[in-house]
Order: sequence, then C-alpha cells, then structure tokens
Amino acid sequence: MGKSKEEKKWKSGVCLESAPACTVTYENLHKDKLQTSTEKDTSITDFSLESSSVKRKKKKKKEKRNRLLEQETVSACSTEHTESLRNDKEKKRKRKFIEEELRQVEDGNLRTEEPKRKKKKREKNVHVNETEETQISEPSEDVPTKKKKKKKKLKEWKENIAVKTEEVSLTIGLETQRNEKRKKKNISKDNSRDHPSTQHKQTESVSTPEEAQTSRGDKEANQDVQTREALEIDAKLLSEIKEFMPNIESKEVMSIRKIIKYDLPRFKEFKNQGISLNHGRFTAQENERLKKNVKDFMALTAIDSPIKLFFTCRFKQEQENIKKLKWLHKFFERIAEGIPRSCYYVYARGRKMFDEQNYRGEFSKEELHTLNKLHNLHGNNWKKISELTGRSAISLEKRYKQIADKEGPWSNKEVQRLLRGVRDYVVSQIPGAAESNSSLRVMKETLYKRLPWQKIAMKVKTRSWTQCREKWMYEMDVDDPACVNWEDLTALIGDVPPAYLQRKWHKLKVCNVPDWQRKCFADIVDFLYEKVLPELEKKLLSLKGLDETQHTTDDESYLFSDIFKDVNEDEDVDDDDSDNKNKESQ
DNA sequence: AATTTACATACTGCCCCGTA
DNA sequence: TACGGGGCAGTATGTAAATT
Repeated sequence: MGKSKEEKKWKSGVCLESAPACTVTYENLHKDKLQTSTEKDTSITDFSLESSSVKRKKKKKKEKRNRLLEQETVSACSTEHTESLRNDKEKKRKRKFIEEELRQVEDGNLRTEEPKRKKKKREKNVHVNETEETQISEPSEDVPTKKKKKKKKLKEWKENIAVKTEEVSLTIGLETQRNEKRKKKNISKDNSRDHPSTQHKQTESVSTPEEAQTSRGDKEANQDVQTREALEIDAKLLSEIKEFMPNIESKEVMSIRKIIKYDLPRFKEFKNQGISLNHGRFTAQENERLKKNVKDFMALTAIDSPIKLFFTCRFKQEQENIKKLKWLHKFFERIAEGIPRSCYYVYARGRKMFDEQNYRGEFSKEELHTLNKLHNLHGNNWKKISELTGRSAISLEKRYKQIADKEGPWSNKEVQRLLRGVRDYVVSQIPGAAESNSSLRVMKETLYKRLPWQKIAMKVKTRSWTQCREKWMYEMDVDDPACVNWEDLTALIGDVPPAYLQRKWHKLKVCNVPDWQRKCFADIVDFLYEKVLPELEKKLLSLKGLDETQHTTDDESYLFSDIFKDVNEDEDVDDDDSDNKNKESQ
C-alpha cells in the first residue's frame, strides 16, 4: 500500500534528504559494516572492535547458514567452498564494503541514525547485488529472502502434516519419508540445532564434501526416526489443537508449536470445565482477570511494577533478574490463567494495557510539531520517537499517518488526477460509456454518491480519500445538501429560528419537488423557483389547485463531456508540489 | 524457544449535522 | 427533540517476522 511504500522508502533511506547531516565516525562505519557483513554471511576477522562473544555468535550464525547452504545446494557446494576460501572471499568483500562506504561518505550519501532492522536488510541486499556484479558467483543466492523461504517451508511442512493426518495408518515409502524429513529438517532447523550430536555432525559436514556425504547419511538415518516421531506427534497434537483453533494450519510453524506447548493443555482444561474459547475484544471480565493475574504474579515474584513484566527491556539493570523470575514462575501461563484465550493474546493484551505510554489523550499542537520534527530526523523509527516523546510507538505511527496527508492548495496536476479518477469510475459504471463520451449523460447522483474514494485517492496519490471527497464535493461544484447555512438564510427571511426555516424547507421540497432525494440543493432551489413558485403564486391568486409540475431529464442529468471537459488525457501527469504555485485550482 | 516489534485492519467513542 | 449517519482521532486486535 501507499503507506508501506512510503515507509519502505524511509527505511531504505530514500527520504533522508530532509534529515540533518550526521557525523559519521569511523566507529559507526564499523558498526554498520559489521551488521551488514554478518547478515551477508561473512566471517569477520579483521575487526578487533568486536567482542569475542559477539564473534562467537556470528560464527555460529555463519556456520548455521553454511550448513543450510550445504544442504540446499549439495552439488553446488563442492571443494572450493572450504573454510579458507570463504575467508579469503569474505575478506575481499569486506574490503569492498569499506571502500564502498567510504565512497558513500565522500559523496555525502551515508547517513547515520538508520537503526531500522529492515533497512539494514535492504542495505544488505543492495550490497549483495553490488558485490554480485563484481564477484564470482557468491553463495549469497542461497538467501532468496528469508520470507519466501519460510513461507515455502511452511507450505511444505503443512503439506506434510496434511499427508500425515490423512494417512496415519498408511505406510509411506521410506524414500518419501526421507524427502519429507529433509524438508521438515529445513523448516525446523531449531530442532536439529538443539540436538548436540546433530550439530556436531553438521559442523563436520562443512569440512569436506566426502565426510559431509557420509555423515549426512548417518545423520539422516538418525533424524529420520526422530523427525518421524516428531511428525506423528505433531499430527496428533495438531488435530487436537485444531478442535480449538480450526485455522491453526494457517499459522506459522513456530506459532503452532507455541500454541501446542502453552495453550493445548489449558484449552483442554477449559473444555473440561465447559468453557468455550473467546475471540475478538477482551471483555471487561477478562481484562479484570488479567489485571488480577498480573497483580498475583507481581506479589509472587516481588516485582513492583507491571511495566517491568511487560516491558522488561526498558529496565536494563534489572532485566536479567526479571527475565529469570518470569521464566521461573511461568509468566506466560500465569497471566493467562482463567482467560480462555491463547497465552500470547493475553500477553499482547497486557502489553497494551500496562503500557504507560498509551492512553495519553489527544496530541497537542506542540506534540504534533515535535512529532513531525522527530519523524524528519528518525524516519519511521517509531520506537526511537516513542522514547523521545513518551507516547507509544503505535499511537505515534497512527497519528503521523493522519497528519502526513498533504495539506495546502491543490495543484493543477492533483486536480487532474482527481478528475481522471472520478471520471474513470463513472465510465466504468455505465455500460458503453467509454465509446460515447461526448454525448453521454450522467445522473447527478452518479457524480457524488457512493464514489469509491479510497480507490480514487490512490489515483490522486498525494491526498487522503477524505481530502479527495472534500475537494470534489465542495470545490468542484458538486453541491452537498449538508452545506446550507441556516443561520444566514434565517437572517434573510426574518424573525424565525433557523430550525423552523430548515423544517419549512424540508416540507417544501418533500411536498413539491418530485424525486428530490436525487437532486442536489441547487437543483431543488431552481426547481422550486422556476416551477413551484409560479404555481404557488397562481394558487394564491386564484386559490385553484394545480398539478405538480413536470421536469425534464435535463434537470437531473449532465453532459458527461461538460463535467470532465478539463481532464488532461496525459496519464503521466504526476504530482508534485512543484506546481503548487498553481493556485487557480483553489 | 522466548520475547519483542511491525504492521494491517477492525473497532470505539465523540462530535456535528441532517432529518423526521 | 431524538435519532442516526458520516467523519475523525485514537485504541485494540491478530498475526507475521525479527531479535535475543
């Protein structure tokens, strides 16, 4: 969507022109590089700034990825993929990074303060692309974006489960089983990672291809058994949890596991008690119960604030201790006690409920100003802005989105896009309209009722749908009956209250104007003036009743070409504020 | 594995205004 | 005068993805 596109722009640093220039230190440079290179699956040995533990972690990550790579591209990963070679390559790449970044600094392109994780990822991808051009087939293609991979794996896993559940009694060929396992292994790498022997073997498998083959064979045999069991258990549990959550299969593997671990026993218990699971908004009782549970947990652990429980990371010094206590006393399960929902939803609700940064009332003008300023500085890093403003990230994001709608005069190009948007919709609603544009007549109603403003706004690009509607209704001469200033009219008529006048008006039009619901205010006035008034005058004079006057279709409809005569057919008319000077459209 | 963050969307309460 | 629809500002929920 538009918004996300905007955000993506931000995250990728496209919009950073407005950000003030930041100092780029060598250290920062290193930091960025380290991050990027780690994600790029490279080992860093040159950077001494790194702590040894970080190094270890990175090495682990690297090894893990290498293992995955090994599994996925067995044939491709031949002898040249030895550790030493990789190191050489990585060193080269690293050097390239430094050069690249230094160049950016020189060009003034590099900005600090872009802490978004996703941005880093994108940066990474950019780097990968850059390096791919210059380097000989890097193994980086093995990362065809984590998302896709995950989804693919999830799909495969679900297929497996489906097969399993349907054919529990059927014997599945060993080969098929193995393939399934292999797939499953890829998905649930966590499983194999946790298994020390497995890990060991996998580490070995990196060393030489031959060894890798044999050890993989053993490992597979071992894991076949393990995973088969795991699969069967999963299938069984899955069908159990399905009873409570029919859509369980649409969830991520990890989520399903968590639900099975935390929620299945609870759900069963609720079932035994005859309590059905709740969905939708939390009820007052549930909220109360959650508060009580949190209070109890606080009493149990001697933690003095719910914020410490739900926002542990905000308390750096006590963090370790709090985490330990939470883990020890099963925080997740305890806070969800007596609430027939998934533990996770209870936790998420708690995070909303106990966030002191929520429920802060309307934004003042100063706050809005600050918000704007901070957004210029930090982009969509709402967490950072939240820290600086004391408002929750969510409320900030939402509020910004609202004020981010472009303000000020409509440019000519914007008006053009609006016209095109409305026209295209109107044409699409009338069969054969496209061919007979010039002679086409459209009902007034078609021009202002039930227009798809969201879609039209997407075509206008720079304005919200409400702005588009407002512009069209109030400024493009499409009258809105809501715009009658009864106070002013009352002043013209004489000594009557506005409400009286309004009521009279209503009666007048209802009694005298046929089809008044389909007419705009101005049409009704015209009709009353031209047709009804003479009649009433006659009536008054002769006291004779008269038939209702007729009307022609011309009063109700408009020439299509008249309405959209000013539309510029150039589809490429693109905005910008550049021609804001063009204020005649106002 | 546990926890946190990000994001889309649904929902709510309030106000204004037209209508009966 | 009461009711109801539309718009607006803000909040809640559900879930995927990322991080620790």
